[in-house]
Amino acid sequence: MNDQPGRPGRKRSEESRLAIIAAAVELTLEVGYAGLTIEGIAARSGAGKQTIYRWWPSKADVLLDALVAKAELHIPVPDEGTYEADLRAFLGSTFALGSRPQVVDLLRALMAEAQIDSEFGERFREMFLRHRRDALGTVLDQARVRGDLPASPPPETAIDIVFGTLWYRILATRRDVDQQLIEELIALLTRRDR
Amino acid sequence: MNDQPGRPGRKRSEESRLAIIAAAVELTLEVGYAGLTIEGIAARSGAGKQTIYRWWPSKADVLLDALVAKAELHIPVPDEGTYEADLRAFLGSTFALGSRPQVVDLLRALMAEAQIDSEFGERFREMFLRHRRDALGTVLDQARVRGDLPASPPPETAIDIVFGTLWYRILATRRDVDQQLIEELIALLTRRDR
Amino acid sequence: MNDQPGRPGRKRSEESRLAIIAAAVELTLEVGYAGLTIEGIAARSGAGKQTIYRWWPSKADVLLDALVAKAELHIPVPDEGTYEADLRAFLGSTFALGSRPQVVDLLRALMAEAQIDSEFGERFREMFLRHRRDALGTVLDQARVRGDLPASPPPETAIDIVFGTLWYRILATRRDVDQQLIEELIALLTRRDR
Amino acid sequence: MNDQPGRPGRKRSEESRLAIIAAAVELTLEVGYAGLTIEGIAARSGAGKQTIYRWWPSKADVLLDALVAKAELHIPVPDEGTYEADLRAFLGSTFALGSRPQVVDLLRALMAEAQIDSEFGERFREMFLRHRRDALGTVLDQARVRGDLPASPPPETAIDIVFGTLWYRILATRRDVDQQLIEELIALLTRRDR
DNA sequence: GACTAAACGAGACGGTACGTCTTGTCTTTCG
DNA sequence: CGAAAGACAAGACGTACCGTCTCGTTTAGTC
Repeated sequence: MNDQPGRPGRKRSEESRLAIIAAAVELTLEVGYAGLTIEGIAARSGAGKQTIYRWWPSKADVLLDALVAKAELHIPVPDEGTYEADLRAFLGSTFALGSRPQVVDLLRALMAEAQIDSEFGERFREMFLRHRRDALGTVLDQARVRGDLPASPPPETAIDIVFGTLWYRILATRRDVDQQLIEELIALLTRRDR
Repeated sequence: MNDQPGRPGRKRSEESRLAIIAAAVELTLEVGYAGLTIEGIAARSGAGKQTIYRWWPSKADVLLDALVAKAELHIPVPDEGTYEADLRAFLGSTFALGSRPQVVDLLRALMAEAQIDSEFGERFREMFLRHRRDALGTVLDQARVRGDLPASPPPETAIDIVFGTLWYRILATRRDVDQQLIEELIALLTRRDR
Repeated sequence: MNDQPGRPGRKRSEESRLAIIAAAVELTLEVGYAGLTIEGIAARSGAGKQTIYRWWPSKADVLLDALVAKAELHIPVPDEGTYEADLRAFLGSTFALGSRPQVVDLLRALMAEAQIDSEFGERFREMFLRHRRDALGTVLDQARVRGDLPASPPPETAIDIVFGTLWYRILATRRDVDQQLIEELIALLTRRDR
Repeated sequence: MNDQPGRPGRKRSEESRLAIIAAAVELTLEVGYAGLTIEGIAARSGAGKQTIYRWWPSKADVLLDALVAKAELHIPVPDEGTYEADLRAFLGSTFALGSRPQVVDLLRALMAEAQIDSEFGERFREMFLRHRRDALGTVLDQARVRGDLPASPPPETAIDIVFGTLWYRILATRRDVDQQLIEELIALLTRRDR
């Protein structure tokens, strides 16, 4: 591969890369993930199939690149002073992301593909899910340092509960994540035992 | 279709039906859901492809039938006297089901397919997920009647949290559901505010 | 099979037999021989597939029955007094038959099937072609007895030439047999060497 | 399609083309035309089905290509000085071709298919039958120019008679074309009226 | 009038091939 | 030498029919 400079031969075409990612996203919206094909992406983007195969192992990876590009911008780790405020800020930005239907469609498709293709699953967890977990982990850490964090549940479980509930809404109930759910989660997690 | 009596024509073959379901499950374990094909199921089961297409709209529906047959047996709605005991009993049997790797593999594949094929998604929700939600809903209802149920979170949200967390473990972290997670969920949901 | 009397059981249904033959002919005209199927005949005629398979070995045999029923009526062996007149009468009635497009379509289909399915070919030759050859053979015999017949070509060859030319028009040139061709054949065959 | 140069993309594989034609001919001899399938040709030749569908509209067209390749070599237009000698030479080479059983089997199958599939029929007439008719037409023309040609029958009819008789032998009587038949045809056509 | 036998319409069955689609690879030509 | 173009082998798709096999029903003799 020839995307870094100083090597002989033609450089990777940034134009093609962007056209391929854009075509993949457009087609997913138009015909659904099931109807998305490498051939379709090539035709729409004006690229040759080989160019896609050269740089991505599967159509899901193209979409993952698209998602990562979009998502990168939207996970600031908040530091508002209290656990509750941080949590509200974090979930708020997650909610904002998750209320864009195109993004939700991508998420659902990629999570599905991750179940079916375990090598892609590895990449999806590493390149997308882990960043999210880490961000929430940092929020919890800040709270622990401040002494703001309830003793139970332990951080790992809290993370599972938060993301689990959000993902379950998307995957299983087809209801969107709403503000009320977020408040209930905050209430649950900031509550202290009697 | 000719499975009920009193109509002319040959009856549906129960033998084929069972052979097809069994073959589909076996193949899923052997080659994975991605490698599962209708042709493979037909070959393994000794059925013709048309026999499969006559009774099931997709390979996922065959597996759904297999899952429903397996799962039906394992959702008793417990009535142990207290919310906490009921919850523990319910999650315990869910845990037992979910610790069989073959079942978990089926669940992951079907949840994935439900994302990709929305008509199948409808059927999956209706024939599998809803039964589970209803069972837990009954548990919560019993607790409410007894006055055992905390004010927060509301039942619908509690259900989302429980199943969300369990599914998230399966889908996103690839760690099995364990006894500790169940206890932490019970603690979280039975806890009362100060 | 139970078409002769004196045996127990239901008799062959003449109604079905006729409906099947009629349906087969209609469908051949509508969708062509290539588009003709046993299932289609069954559906159109209101018969079950088994009823067709019980009495005919193939769809071509159904059409052969239809053809034999039609054709039987039209091969009188003429006896007009002279070879030339007999030949003209014989070819005239053959021409009349061959100018009905539905009949020609059947002939083409059955001759084709006879090439592809050699067992049907045997039956086609025996039940259709032979009758025609025999009729012309009788005409030639009458002429020989009268001393009317040219020495050359020998009768078998004359028969091949007559039917060959007629069939070739139908099969290879797609031009209909016309009166002019018939006259030229008569001229050729009744001519005597110098 | 990319068989002519100067265009991007991989060129048509001559190797595949020949393997497909060879496989089709072999299989026709082994299992008969009725048993010949595109899938069988693909399997035997090592080609993909798509490669066959890309270049030929039907299995009959593959065989037609095979026949044209074989037949091309064997229709010299003779010029022996007399009509009778030319005719004998022409029919002799036709006879030589027609006495190879593999060739006759191909001819029967293709003539049959031409009846059933009219678009193929068009191609068969254009690419095979017409060349033969033209060759004989040239022989007749030479004779006419020389003043060698009997007044009757007219050339078109003579052609129908010759090919009709030959084809009829192949299609309807299953007897091979033999030298005697050829002599009788020559006698008939070179004879002059009293 | 019950009993047996066979044909009937209906329709599911195991198969086979169809023609199409997509995959991932392999040339070929151009820039 | 990367990229677009497009042919290639492979193989699954979902459909259409094949010829066979139950089904329950109808129509004949036969007892």
